[in-house]
Amino acid sequence: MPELPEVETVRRTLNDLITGKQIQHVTVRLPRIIQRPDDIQAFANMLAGHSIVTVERRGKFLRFVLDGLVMVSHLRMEGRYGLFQQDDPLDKHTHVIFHFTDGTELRYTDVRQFGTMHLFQPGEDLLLKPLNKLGQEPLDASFTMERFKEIVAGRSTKIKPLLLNQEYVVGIGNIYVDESLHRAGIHPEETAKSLSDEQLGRLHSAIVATLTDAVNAGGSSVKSYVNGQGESGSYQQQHLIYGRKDQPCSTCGTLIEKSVVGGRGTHICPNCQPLSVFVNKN
DNA sequence: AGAAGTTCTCGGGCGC
DNA sequence: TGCGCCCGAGAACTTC
Repeated sequence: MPELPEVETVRRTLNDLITGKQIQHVTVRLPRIIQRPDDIQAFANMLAGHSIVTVERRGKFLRFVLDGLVMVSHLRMEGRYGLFQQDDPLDKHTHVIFHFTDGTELRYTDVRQFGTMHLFQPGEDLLLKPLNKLGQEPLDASFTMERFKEIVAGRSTKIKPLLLNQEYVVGIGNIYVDESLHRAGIHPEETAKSLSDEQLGRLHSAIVATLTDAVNAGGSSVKSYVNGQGESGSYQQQHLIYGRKDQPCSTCGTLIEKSVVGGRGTHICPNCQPLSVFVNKN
């Protein structure tokens, strides 16, 4: 499910829903979700009595900032959060429940069980796994054209896998990488260091525009994504390339092709995104 | 049957 | 030989 626009939308809805609430106790129904501390009982005990100060985001991670603790959570493919009343029926795939003192509860549900939670003391979380190696935030003012050039400079990796690598730029996943490369007219297998300044400029603009538009639309709901209030996003209606195999390109009418690049399903308009024939052999 | 929006680990290959 | 870098495969799990 979650790339930057979806996680940002979850963050905003959750921030409105749970800020100020105090945790009475925590129920962990699937221990594998909890990565830190090792002891699941310690995880629950540490959280009891603490209140939600705010909900932030770093890349595709949510940061639940409490009074004296930080909980870092990744939704992976299908994780979702929702606020419920304590007597609401429990979903089969609800794995962690944060019971608040006001009778409501925040439930974490994850069909594929890939999601993770880490608990830290304040100030620790950004210095340790899983947040310590994360790269540039693409919607920060610091993500300039110059910064993007520095990140890409000299790399012999294909541009799509580079953009998916969270150590360089965070928040871009398989939907938005295909959308951004398409908007920029760049083939996903183009070597990063072979891209011209003009191509990098187009790609930088495309990334910012695509992510901004998607955030404004509440993210994309391809399969199961909903925000913290159970609402779907609408950006899937604006997808130009992702999920549009065999459909005509909106720019040129050429049929969109799907292949595999870096192990991920990849959508390309072969006319708008030609692969350079004259690759720099150095 | 194979793929799904994510990420981690592993082994192998390449170039310097 | 070693090291950095890059790649692909396989893993985690359930659903359709």
